[in-house]
Amino acid sequence: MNLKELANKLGLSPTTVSRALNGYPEVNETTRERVMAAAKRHNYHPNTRAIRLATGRAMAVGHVIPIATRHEIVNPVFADFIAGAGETYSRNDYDMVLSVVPDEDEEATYRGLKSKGNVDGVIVHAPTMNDPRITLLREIGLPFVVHGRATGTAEPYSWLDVNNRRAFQRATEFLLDLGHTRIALVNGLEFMDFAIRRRTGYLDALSTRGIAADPALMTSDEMTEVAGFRAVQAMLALPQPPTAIVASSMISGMGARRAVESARLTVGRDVSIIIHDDDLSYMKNGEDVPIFTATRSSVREAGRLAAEMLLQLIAQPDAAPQQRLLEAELIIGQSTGPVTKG
Amino acid sequence: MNLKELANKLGLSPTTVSRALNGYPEVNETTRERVMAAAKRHNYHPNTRAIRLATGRAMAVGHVIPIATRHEIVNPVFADFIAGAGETYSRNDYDMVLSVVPDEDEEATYRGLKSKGNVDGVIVHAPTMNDPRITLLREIGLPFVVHGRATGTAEPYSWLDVNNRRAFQRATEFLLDLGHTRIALVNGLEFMDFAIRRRTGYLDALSTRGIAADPALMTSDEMTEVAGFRAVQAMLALPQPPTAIVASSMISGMGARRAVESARLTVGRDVSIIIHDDDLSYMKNGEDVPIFTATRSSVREAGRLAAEMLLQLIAQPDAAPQQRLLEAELIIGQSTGPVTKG
DNA sequence: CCAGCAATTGAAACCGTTTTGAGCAGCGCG
DNA sequence: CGCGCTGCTCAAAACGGTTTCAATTGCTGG
Repeated sequence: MNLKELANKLGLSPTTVSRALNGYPEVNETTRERVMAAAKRHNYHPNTRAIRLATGRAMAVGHVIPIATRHEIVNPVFADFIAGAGETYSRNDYDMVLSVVPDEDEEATYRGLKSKGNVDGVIVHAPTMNDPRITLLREIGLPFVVHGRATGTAEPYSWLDVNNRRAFQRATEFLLDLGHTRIALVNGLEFMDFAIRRRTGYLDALSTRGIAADPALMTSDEMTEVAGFRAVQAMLALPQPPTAIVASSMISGMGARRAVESARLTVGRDVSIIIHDDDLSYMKNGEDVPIFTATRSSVREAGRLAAEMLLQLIAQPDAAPQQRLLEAELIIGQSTGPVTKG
Repeated sequence: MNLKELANKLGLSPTTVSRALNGYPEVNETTRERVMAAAKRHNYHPNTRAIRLATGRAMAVGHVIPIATRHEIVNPVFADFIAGAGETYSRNDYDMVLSVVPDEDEEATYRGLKSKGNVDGVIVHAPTMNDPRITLLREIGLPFVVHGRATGTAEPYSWLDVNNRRAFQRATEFLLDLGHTRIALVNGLEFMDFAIRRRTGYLDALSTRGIAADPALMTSDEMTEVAGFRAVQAMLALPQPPTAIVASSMISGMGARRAVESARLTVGRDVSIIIHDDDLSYMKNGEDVPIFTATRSSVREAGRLAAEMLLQLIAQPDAAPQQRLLEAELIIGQSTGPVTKG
């Protein structure tokens, strides 16, 4: 059943039927009701492909996912972000299209998305310093919102981010307040913008208290269980091991915990651990009692909000870029405690 | 730059240009080269929306993700599957469209996808017993491939699955061979088809050796860290605690390990753990030495293969349904050892 | 020399919508 | 009585490609 057939059945022109269904004011209300009823009765749904061609809009948003050679973006955080964004799209009748491409094809993918008209805008994931995608997208004129920020980019652009610097500063201060001074940082890869900011927050907290940062207590790697384990294992073998650890994620934290326990130490007593918790739906940080003390910020909610920003931007392409900074909440769990006098 | 403009520049008709670019044999080779060169020079890319309308194909595949009220599908396994499938789609110039919808809207979403012509086919995730989606999709005539199987469905349909029964049977046998007899099963939710099959494999192995299954050693829950922790914590408090555990996933296994360690026991010595490892890219089961002994099967590879099956099905809608059963590999890691005599 | 065929190109229809530009009827008002 | 306006409807032209069908040209073989 297409528009023309429906119009014929009603003895109306396709024009009127189209207008009736799309709520245009110039159609007679009784006519509109007849049309609506007939559409429902015959189970008519306008063909999306035709709408897209006729209106010139794709009614779709793209997410480009480079396949990991240098860095694995397909991680649990990403999945939850996507889920959040997807909720927003569904509510607004937009499609979400994911492009999984080898990272050397990333630029070509963005250009293709624009010139072939597959999407009306994109979300940029995991920005790095001076991220080239921002320049590219502005150049080709494809609306975008960045999840995170890209230090070094001069021109304004739309982004939504968590205050990573502040979160890690507070986490470090929390440990300092407990009397810890040998505090380790198990960070994500430091070409990622968020990791740089976290490092800054950590360093700021230390220097405010007049504590010199010890390079031996700072690592930067993928946020995996194994990487977290290795990093902490190595640090615990130092002559002066850390008594507390700030870790980048739930998963790194689990690796850290495994390292602590395999050194026959106890988390929360011998070694305190504080993590950043993205509040992933299938990886809750405990239920009643949080496993880890954490700085928490829901990445799913971030996905919802970023998607909303993008849809607004698409609706009003000439509006000024929007920015939004979310604050993380400090959650006290079982993994931290006062420093024990050696 | 659109087709007509390009044709004008070349002094050719749109027809010929279209044919030249799409490799039709009836166009003169020198003409084709001229056209190709001009297309490249002017950076011409045909408008996807127009192609889709003209050809009647969506050149897109759908993945419908119900939002968790009863069960969280947005999990790390899902993310890796999607990544694998996405690779296949990109290579074949298909779009992947994800619909994140409240689960009561799931049926309407599938119907809409079909009647509005947004996609040419779908992948069905996480099938349950007698999964209603299979009947629905056959009824509305939308090509599909199921990732997993749906026990109870009579008519044949296309699916790709891991031999879960066999994997868990082998895992259990492996523990039995090490002398364990109190073997626990920390299973996923048992309305999920794969969980049922895993349970069957576990039970088969036990009964073959004449061991009666103990209901107190069998749990079924979400495959999260917390659930794994809880289940194992409770079982270790039993008068006759298990000496070995078969767990559903890497994440459950981590919860299990935390429970074992917080009971001041050692994994691989006091309690053996064997997991099913989906070989997730950001959650590797160790690097050189596997952390957990595991039955391993790459879910990312499964995604690639399932997507290929679906594209074939779309190309030949009248072909018979395809099935493919993948075998899991048994990986010996550090988390298992012979039973220690109490 | 001409019918017939192969090779190449083009005009026009088509895909299923939206949107533009009229047209028609009825009504109020000068 | 006629003009303009409002309210409603429709025919036709987009949108940007693909595909069908027809046309032209140059050869080949009888």
